Amino acid sequence: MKRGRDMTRSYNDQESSQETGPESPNSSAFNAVISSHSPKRSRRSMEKRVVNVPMKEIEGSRHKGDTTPPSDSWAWRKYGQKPIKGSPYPRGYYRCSSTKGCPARKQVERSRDDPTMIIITYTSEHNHPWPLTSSRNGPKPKAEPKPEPELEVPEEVELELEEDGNSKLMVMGREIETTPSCIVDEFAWFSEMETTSSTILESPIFSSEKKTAVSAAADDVAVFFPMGEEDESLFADLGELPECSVVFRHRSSVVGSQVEIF
DNA sequence: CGGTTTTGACCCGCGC
DNA sequence: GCGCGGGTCAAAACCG
Repeated sequence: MKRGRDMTRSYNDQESSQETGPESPNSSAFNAVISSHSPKRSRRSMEKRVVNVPMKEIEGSRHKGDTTPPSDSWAWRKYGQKPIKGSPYPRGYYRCSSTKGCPARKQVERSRDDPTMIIITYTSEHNHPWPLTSSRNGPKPKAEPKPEPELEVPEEVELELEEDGNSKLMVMGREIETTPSCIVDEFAWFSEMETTSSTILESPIFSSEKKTAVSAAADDVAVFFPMGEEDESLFADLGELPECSVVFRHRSSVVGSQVEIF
């Protein structure tokens, strides 16, 4: 007899039990699908962010299995693994162990369509800072045993952003509706990813691309969004970022990687 | 010894 | 209502 499982959940916001969003819509070198909280069964607002990372980017860091997550410099504790129907690869479930009570989770799995891609789905409360968003001064998670391998710069990124004043954006040809603050929040995470994840650090989106947009923001259309108080707190430690803005380049010169917003 | 991983069982939403 | 599949729990094993 196992499991006399009581219902006292140690993590207050579990049961988000969200669907796994659109997985790996394609197999670009770097493909991030960002999604807001699931409309359906979110007890509170839960947010999901999906990041696709090529396996080559995590090789050498830790290579123990199909669901070994790439390093993002935050501590994650694995709490489960399940075979996924239709996929030859299992999905690993990780909880943030960088801070106590951290509600963030992530799921790591290989893309069934493109086994060279790792799909990482981050989940956290909407109002809770992402574990990825406070690393600079925040508690330092356990360091990865190895430094990140050199990365090849993913081919290119095409970011199409349109703004019609009503917070409607076109991302990769897909029209999304969202509030600016939402977008700020969404990409706050991305911005932080740049500072915390060397896996993604090398991606044009997060490094040269953003730098270009921030510092030069000249050649193309840069989109600025106001930042709320909460967001500011999340960015308090992001020195080089403009305090009240998130910048995207319109139709950046790179193509191949994707950022999608749902 | 404390934190992490493994792994089978349990829970629950959803589709039929 | 039932079964399926995904998500989580928690004991035990493992590891530094």
